[in-house]
Amino acid sequence: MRVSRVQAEENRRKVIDVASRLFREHGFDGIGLKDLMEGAGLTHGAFYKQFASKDDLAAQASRRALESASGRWSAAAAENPQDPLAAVIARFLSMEHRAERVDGCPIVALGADAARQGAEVKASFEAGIKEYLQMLGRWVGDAEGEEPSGKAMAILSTMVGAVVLSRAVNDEQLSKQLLQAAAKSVVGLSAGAGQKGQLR
Amino acid sequence: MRVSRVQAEENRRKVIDVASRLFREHGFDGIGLKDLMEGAGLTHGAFYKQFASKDDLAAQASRRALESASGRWSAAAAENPQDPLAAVIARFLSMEHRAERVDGCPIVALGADAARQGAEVKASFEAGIKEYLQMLGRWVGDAEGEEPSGKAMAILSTMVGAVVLSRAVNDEQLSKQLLQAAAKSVVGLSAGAGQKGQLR
DNA sequence: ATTATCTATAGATCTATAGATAATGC
DNA sequence: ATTATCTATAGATCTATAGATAATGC
Repeated sequence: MRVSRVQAEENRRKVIDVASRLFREHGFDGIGLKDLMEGAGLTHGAFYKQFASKDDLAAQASRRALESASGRWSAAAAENPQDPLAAVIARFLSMEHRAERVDGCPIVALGADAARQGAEVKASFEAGIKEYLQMLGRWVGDAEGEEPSGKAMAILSTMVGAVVLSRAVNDEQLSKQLLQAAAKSVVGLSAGAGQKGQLR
Repeated sequence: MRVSRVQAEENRRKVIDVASRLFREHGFDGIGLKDLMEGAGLTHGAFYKQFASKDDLAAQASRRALESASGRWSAAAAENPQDPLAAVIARFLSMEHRAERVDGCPIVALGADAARQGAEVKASFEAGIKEYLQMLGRWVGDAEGEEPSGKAMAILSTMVGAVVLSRAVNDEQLSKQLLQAAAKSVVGLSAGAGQKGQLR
């Protein structure tokens, strides 16, 4: 019944991967350890040799989900080096993303849940959000390594909010309008003057 | 043990009120019928004479939460008739709202959860969101009774997204920056040219 | 007679732990 | 000898239902 150290590590990775998807689909409270472990091909008795608690797994699965999502942003950006933001927006603010909860952005799928979790889960989200903000900052002309700009923050807020809203309604027409309006607005924000001149 | 019809109606109202708050605090899956009923001063055996299922209560509590939230928007707006949007933003995009999950905006607290619920819960959210959009539309100069404008949609997305993000991180400094950046951006959107001229 | 609420419980599921097992790694 | 996984289970909690009770509403 015992497996090699490499195999154990591989099993552990599998559990985190599966959890990162099932948590996005059902919420942290919507899925139990038994189903999570079975999703990875193990029995749930093996859980506590690998993780300290369900919270611990939630924090690790969140980190994994955020990392994989920001990887997908990079990949999308690489496909359109002239306008990386447009490439990311086209995917993020789409009806396909609205329908794809399991593999979609974890901030959209679990942001409200994360607010109810402990500091470790929030730390995972914080790291991911900072990563997103840096990418966005680069694309809208922030200086390298600088503090994330308000512009990047406003853009991320708009993107996340729009997909949350689009998923919370039945009306697909309204969903589409919400996503399109957000896309237009984000393009306007990124093209427009810097934040100083933009208001007041 | 039986109570009058008026009292039963009052009890029912109390359960929905309590649920609208406890769901926001713990999520739909984070609180059980026993605690919900006890919060209203009843035993959980009384539940099924009043509601068809937990889902049924979730839909009704969502509707109640959205209604009370849009009522609070109206009240805030009435305090500053010259600039109702500014009054709402000042409250919505504040650290106080970030900290106030129980009585705060249900879209922020439960938007991600709603995406995983059935059509009835989503219908409650849809009605509330349309109500929000109409108010915002009025404040940014949409024609009365018109379809909600893209401008109103972008503003709502930014507001909801910013508070979701601010609650998902530990770093209070970052939270504050996210809320401020969103506020600036929303003011810019509402003051700026209509959406036609705003891009491309 | 009707019915809102109560007590009690069914049956499922949840997180977490205990002890057995069998293969790894020394 | 160590340990990753297994089976089994503890103890709590979950949604939902059944039947008793007692006050309302006719």
